[in-house]
Amino acid sequence: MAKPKNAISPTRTENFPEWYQQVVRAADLAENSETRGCMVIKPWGFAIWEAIQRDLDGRFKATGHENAYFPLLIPLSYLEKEAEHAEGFATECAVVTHHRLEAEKDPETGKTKMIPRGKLSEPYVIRPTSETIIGAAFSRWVESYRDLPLLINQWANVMRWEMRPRLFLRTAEFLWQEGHTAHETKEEAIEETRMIHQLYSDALRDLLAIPVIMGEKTEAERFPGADMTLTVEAMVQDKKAIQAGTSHYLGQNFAKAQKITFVDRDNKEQFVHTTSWGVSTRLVGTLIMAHSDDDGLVLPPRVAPQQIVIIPVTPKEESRQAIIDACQALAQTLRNEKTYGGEALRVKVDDRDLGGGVKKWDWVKKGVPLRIEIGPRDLAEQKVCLQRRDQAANEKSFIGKEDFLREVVETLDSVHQSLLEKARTLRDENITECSDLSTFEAHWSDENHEDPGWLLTPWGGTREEEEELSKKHRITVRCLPLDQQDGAEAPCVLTGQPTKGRALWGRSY
RNA sequence: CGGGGCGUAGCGCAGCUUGGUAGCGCGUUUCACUGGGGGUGAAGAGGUCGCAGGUUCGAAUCCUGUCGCCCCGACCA
Repeated sequence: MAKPKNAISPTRTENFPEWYQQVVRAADLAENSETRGCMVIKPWGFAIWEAIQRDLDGRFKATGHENAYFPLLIPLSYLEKEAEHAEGFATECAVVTHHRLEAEKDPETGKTKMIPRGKLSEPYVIRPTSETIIGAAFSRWVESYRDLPLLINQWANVMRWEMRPRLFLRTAEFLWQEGHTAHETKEEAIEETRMIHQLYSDALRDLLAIPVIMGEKTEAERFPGADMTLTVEAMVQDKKAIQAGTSHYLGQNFAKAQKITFVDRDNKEQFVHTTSWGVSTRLVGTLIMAHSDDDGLVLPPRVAPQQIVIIPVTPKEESRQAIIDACQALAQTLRNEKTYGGEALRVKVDDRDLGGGVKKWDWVKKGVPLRIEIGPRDLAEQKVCLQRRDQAANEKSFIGKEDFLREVVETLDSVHQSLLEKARTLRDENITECSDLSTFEAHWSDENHEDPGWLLTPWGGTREEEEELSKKHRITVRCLPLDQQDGAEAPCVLTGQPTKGRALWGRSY
């Protein structure tokens, strides 16, 4: 019985959201849990997150930040301190109201039920983000300008009671890092915000092979409580936008709300300027949608839990052990002698007693960048059969083992580069410049485009005008691209007033 | 939270209209055969049909409630 052509059904063009879920399942990344909106991240998925963590953590530390940890539960009153912030998160907070359970037997059914008792005088909110509780700590920690800048990062989980959860992309609980810093001056805080913005962009490119548009959010799209929000926007294969990371300049809003003050060089009391910034497990979802194909997950080598899987092909019993030994030896050589992205190569020999085809497709679906097969003929000829995940599943090349060893790091890098290029091409082909309103409006109708991509327009409209357009066409201003704001004046797509501003519009996750 | 769809074995589904305590495909287990490939055969395991009530002699099937999932929308990392 011939198997279907693709390992994943439906395909991307048939049904993108369903395809996404099937990829997650086929690659064994995560599953829905009994807890509403929360996922169980399985080892293969968590290893990807760990790789992202390792890389980013190194970058944060290299730029002077230190890790710390703050409480999961935030006193309700803290959230009330910054009005805009409080309002922004109010609708999605999980609240802890009791601190004890009492067993109670139902007289009718005889079943034991646990009843919440011990009501708290002040409820706690499970952190949706930690500005307030970290701000409270900062207000104790900062006294003098000598204490600044204060550069803190936290790796943690947060909870936002989202209406519509989807694995990795939007779950009620998610893992992330949140940087929180305090500075003497506005300039210094903005510089920090920009530096992290660039750090995220670099990391997405070098680690995840995802090209991003760097831009600023409009007031309507800004983080609640921020004066400026910078974003890295990625385009995935259905041409929707996804905010992959953000960096906020919070001005003195939180400093004033929480009395984070210091005595400056002139012996005057001043409010600090704060920033916050984060990326989350949403990056894993972004990664899946950016690169994967109709045979399953496709992983850039830097984040692949295994970068190379070696499959022994053992058709004859008498050569079986020799082949397995050769595979193990090759794996050991790779691990000992080769590094990629500053880490030893991650190589696995799949010696499970299964049919070769089963094993091959397993690793295809899991997105392993390079598959190596070694059979009796290859062993005799000192060759390996090389298959790349960025190429079709049936494509293979036979190369000398020594050549393979010499070129393996380059080959991995070429997989990374080809994924990056492909993503960049998709993105660039789906950003269209648009300067007149009728074209703009027609663009978003379903008859014209199922996956409309993004439009770049001259923009000088107000917040109200932006929100009206957004609502009408189910789009948002993804960002004001940083490298597009200093060009020639052109008439705003809506008002016709001359403007240098440019806005990028699209549908988003 | 609004609109639509859906919860039956790990996954995908049939059965429900016309109530009589479950079936198919894939997967899985064991054995044999096979062996550059997601193969073949045989035997087997696995479900109180999301949960709680109700109607009934009898409920996967009818009624009520509830929880959850998926898609679209509003909200958002």
